[in-house]
Amino acid sequence: MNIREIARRAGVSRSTVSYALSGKRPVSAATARRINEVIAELGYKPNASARALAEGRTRTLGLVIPPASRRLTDVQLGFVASVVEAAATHDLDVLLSPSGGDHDRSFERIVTGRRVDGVILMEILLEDPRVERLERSALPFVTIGHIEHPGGSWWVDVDYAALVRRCVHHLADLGHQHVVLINRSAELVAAGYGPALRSTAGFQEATRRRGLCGHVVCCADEPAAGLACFEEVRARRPEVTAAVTINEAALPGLQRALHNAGLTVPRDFSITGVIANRLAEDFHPPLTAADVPAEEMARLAVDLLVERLVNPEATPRHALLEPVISLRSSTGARPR
Amino acid sequence: MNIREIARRAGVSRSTVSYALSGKRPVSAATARRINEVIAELGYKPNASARALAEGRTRTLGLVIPPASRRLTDVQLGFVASVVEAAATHDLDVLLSPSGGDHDRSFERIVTGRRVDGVILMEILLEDPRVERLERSALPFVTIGHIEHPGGSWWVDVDYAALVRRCVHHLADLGHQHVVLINRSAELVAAGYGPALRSTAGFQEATRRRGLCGHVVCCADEPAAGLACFEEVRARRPEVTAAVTINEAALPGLQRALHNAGLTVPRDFSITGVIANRLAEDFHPPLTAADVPAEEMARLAVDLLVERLVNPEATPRHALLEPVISLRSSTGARPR
DNA sequence: GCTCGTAGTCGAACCGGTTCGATCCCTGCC
DNA sequence: GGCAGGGATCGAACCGGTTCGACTACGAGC
Repeated sequence: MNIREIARRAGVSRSTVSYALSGKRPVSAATARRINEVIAELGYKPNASARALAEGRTRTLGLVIPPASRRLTDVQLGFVASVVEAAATHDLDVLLSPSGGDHDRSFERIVTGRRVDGVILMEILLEDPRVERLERSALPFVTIGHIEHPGGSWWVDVDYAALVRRCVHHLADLGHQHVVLINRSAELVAAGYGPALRSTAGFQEATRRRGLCGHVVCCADEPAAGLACFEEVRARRPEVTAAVTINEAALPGLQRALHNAGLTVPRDFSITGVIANRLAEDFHPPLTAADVPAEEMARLAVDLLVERLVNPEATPRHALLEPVISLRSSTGARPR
Repeated sequence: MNIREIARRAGVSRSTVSYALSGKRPVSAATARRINEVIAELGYKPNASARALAEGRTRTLGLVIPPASRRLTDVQLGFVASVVEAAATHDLDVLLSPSGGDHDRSFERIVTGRRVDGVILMEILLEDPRVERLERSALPFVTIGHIEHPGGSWWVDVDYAALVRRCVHHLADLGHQHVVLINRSAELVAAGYGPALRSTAGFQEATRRRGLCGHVVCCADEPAAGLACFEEVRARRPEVTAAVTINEAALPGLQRALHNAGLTVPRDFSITGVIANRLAEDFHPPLTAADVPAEEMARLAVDLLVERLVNPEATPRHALLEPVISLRSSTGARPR
């Protein structure tokens, strides 16, 4: 059931069938009808590999994800699902590739084997070897997150520095003087993970500006770490009255730690940060926080990539999202 | 940089290069060395589309996921990551396809367009049109979860009925007489979602057998629903002293509801069920529960599929996992 | 009535691999 | 010394599409 068979049954040449399908050259109405009948009858679909070979494009995007061993967070997985959905609206398929660890074979296969027309890279570091690898290849790509000096590259990101600054100002306005930033894990910071570093920078700048006493702690991406981390902060800096966090995975632990310490939010302690809406609303009480708009970022990334595919000469573009902070009920005036 | 270029530079024919790469026919040591030098120098990788066309296989698996709009749960997303990892160990790539909703184009494209060698289907229903569709096509596939009458098909699943039965027996042994099953959402039950239905069956059988008074409630897959659901159960059946649940997403809400009601677990109320280890351990106190071994299931599914690809005549196989219940500290004797 | 343009179609080349059959040469054996 | 057998290599066909150039037929324009 290939194009030759369709052509034979419709009594035309293969090229005519091809043109009837693509519309790239006119075909008489009668011929087109006959061809379509045969196609419908046999349930024919062009072979994707053959078409990719001939056209020089695969109609497929690559999505490079962190390895599952480094457990994916909710938000990261949200990206995956949203990228797939966004790609589907352009009739593009998505090929997944874990990278890092010992999965570089998969990454290489996708990049060098011309299996995809373009790549979306998530969870990138300030200096990322995969970005350099992609730049050397001719493959168009868009990153979710941006490298340190993203001159002439395509990316979308959330402005973590600005959002954390804003959280600090919010706390300062409420009278808090001793605040803590509960960051992502120390390994991520050491590896040069952008959001972690930029959050720190934004936090330090804002606390300095407002004359606050700010303290930064790293916290592994899991509830137990959140609990331990908070307890340590309380023990060593009992004067702290508010926390800013970008560590979603640690939230359940923070919740428990607050409860164990007998602290009522926001009466005794305020908490805010950059947290996906769903999680912020699940907190008790709901968190005043800036959303991580994973769905929008994924859609934007796909749109940028498609634009780059359609027009290879387009000048690099990017989007730095700065979602608003939703005022819920986890922040209040400094307790006295 | 195609095989012709490699052949030219190495001074041999294209077929010789191909044989040197695949090893399907002997090549002299000297020739092989020359070819490998050229390949290394140019960083050549065979074009995946061309190879797929010639070989008649794509070295790619399709993974059909539920649409993102129906928000993916933690466990589901764990499957995705684990399937990708397992496939990578076989040097296979994974093509993602959302299905259901208006994404059937993507599903069709993958099935009919010969884009993949085999398919893994997750979140299947007792009667699933996608299973029938795949059976009509010649494409090998394995399902995670099984249909009502899986005669001669390939699948892996967790034996929800047996696990829920075991949970009920455990509670009965502890003296509980009024227990409730907190199931997945009513829509899933209505759609014929296997785990939800089989859990109900197992629950009813075990409660009858042990002479318990059992009650089943549906609960949407989100924390807020868990809270509301528990409060309703307490209001209408205050005699209930223990719950079995397979609804992971509702757990945070259950936790809050227990807290609000002033109930201490397990002194005042026992809770158990089928819950991924990570979530069970995050609960307070840690849940006595059976794990959903997503990673193992994903690996098994990929292994089965690979076996089916290698040997198309193999007789259908399946795996019904029955993980042990880990005794943690959320169940205790019936309060008096 | 002749030329020109264009709609409609076809055949052939091409994309970049794999694989089959044939050829050539060398070695070993009777 | 002749022949069988096998290692090494090559050319050609093939996988299933797309696309280019050319050809035909027909209608419009002068």
